[in-house]
Amino acid sequence: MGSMKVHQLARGFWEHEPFLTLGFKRLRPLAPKLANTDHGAASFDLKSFIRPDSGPRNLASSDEKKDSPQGETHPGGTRWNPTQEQIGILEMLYRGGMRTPNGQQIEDITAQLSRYGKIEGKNVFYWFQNHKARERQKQKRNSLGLSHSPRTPSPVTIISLDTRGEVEREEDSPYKRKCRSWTFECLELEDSRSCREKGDRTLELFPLHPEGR
Amino acid sequence: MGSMKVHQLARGFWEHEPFLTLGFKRLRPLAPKLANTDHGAASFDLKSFIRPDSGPRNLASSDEKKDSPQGETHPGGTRWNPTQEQIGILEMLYRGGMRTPNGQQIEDITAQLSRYGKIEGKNVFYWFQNHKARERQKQKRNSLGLSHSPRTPSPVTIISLDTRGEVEREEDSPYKRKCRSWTFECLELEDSRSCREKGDRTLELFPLHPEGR
DNA sequence: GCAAATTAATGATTTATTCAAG
DNA sequence: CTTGAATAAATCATTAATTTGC
Repeated sequence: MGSMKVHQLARGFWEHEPFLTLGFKRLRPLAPKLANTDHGAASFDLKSFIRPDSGPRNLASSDEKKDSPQGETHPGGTRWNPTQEQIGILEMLYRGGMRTPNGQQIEDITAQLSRYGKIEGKNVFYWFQNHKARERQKQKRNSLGLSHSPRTPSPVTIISLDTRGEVEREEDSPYKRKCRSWTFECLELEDSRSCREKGDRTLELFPLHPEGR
Repeated sequence: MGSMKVHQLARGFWEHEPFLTLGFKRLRPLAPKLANTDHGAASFDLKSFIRPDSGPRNLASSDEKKDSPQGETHPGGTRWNPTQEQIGILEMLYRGGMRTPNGQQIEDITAQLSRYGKIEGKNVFYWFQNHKARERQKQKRNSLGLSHSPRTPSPVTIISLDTRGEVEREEDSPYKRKCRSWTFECLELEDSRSCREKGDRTLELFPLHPEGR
C-alpha cells in the first residue's frame, strides 16, 4: 500500500479559513509538574470555544444561580442526582442482565427515566459503567476475605421478579466488542465546577443547604 | 433525616408505559457461567446487540460483505480513515499542546476537518486519546531500552511552527480534571458495522448516514 | 436540635488495555 | 504492523450521610 507516512501536506490547509488559530503560547520554559495553575496549559486562543458568558469560574455577580436548585432539576450546573425511581429502574435493568447499553438503548432508557427527573444519556452510560465496575470490585473484595456468607446485597427488591434466590453471577464477559456509536455534543463546560484540589480554591464557603430530597 | 438507605421505591413505575419491554425471560434456572453461547444472558428484547462467539484472530478473508464499499468515503460501515490533511491538522493541534479537547473544541475541529473528508466528533476524540497514549507509550519504551536507534517517529514536520528546538515535554499533567460535558447522541447503531462472522444480524437496512449535524 | 467538619457514595473523567480493520 | 474503536481500571470531584461540637 506504500503507506510511507509521508505527510506531504500541501501547505494549503490554512488558506481555507482562520480555523482555530491557536495562540501557541508556548509552554512555560520548564514546567515539569507544576500541576497547579493548570489553566495555563490551555492557553490557546481557540477562537471562541469559551463563550463570553462563561466567566472565570466566579459568577459572583448577581447570583441568579437559580434559587430552587435541588428538588428537581439541577439547573445545568451540577451533576446528575438520580431519584429513587431512576435508580430503581436502572438497577432492575442491570439485574436483568444489561451491562453496557448501546446507543439506542441508552436513548430509550434516558427517555423513560427523564420522566422521573432530569437526566441525560451520559448519565445512563456512566451509571452502567460505574455500577458494573463497582459491583465487580465489590465481588472481588468479597472473594478475598470470603468467610462471609454471600449476603446477596440485593440492592432493591423492586419487583418480585423472582430472582430465584441464586445470585446471577452476572458474568461479565470481558470485552464484548460492541459497536456503539455516539457523538459528542458538548453542552456547556468550563466553570460551574471548581477544582478544589489545591489551596487554590475560591474559599469554599457556600453553605450548601442539604435539604433532603 | 432518617434516610437509611431504604430504597422504598414506590411501585408505580411501570404504570406509565411499556417502557423497554424487556423480555425478562428470566434467567435460566441456574446458569452459573455458560460463558459460551451467552446470547442467553442477553435474552432481552432489546435488539440483539452482539453475538457470542469471539472468533479469534481468524481473519480468514471470507470476503465479508459482498459489496465492499471501502472505496473512499466509508459509506457508514467502516471506520474512519483520516486523510493527510486531517492528520496534519490534528497533529499540529497536538503539537500545539492540545491533549484533550473539550466538547466545544471537538465540535469545532470536527467541523473544520469535515472539509477534508468525512469525520465525526468521536473520531477526533479517539484520535487525541490514542495519539496521546501512544506517544507516551512510545516515549516510555524509548526511555527503557534506548539503545534501539529510535526511528525518530517524528510523525510529521508539518509546518515550521518554530518549535524552539526544544521538545516541549508535552507535560501530560496527569489528571487535569477538566470539566467536559458531552452527551450521547446515539446516532445509528446496531450493526451497520461489520461484526462479521455473525449470521444473525437482523439485516438492518436503513442506511442512515450518520454525518448530519 | 442545628450547622460545620468529616466520611462514605457515587457521578464524571482520564488513562491503560485490548480488539480488530486495513 | 499501525492505528481507529471500545471497554475496563484508576482517580478525581461533588454530593449525601454521618459525626461532632456547640
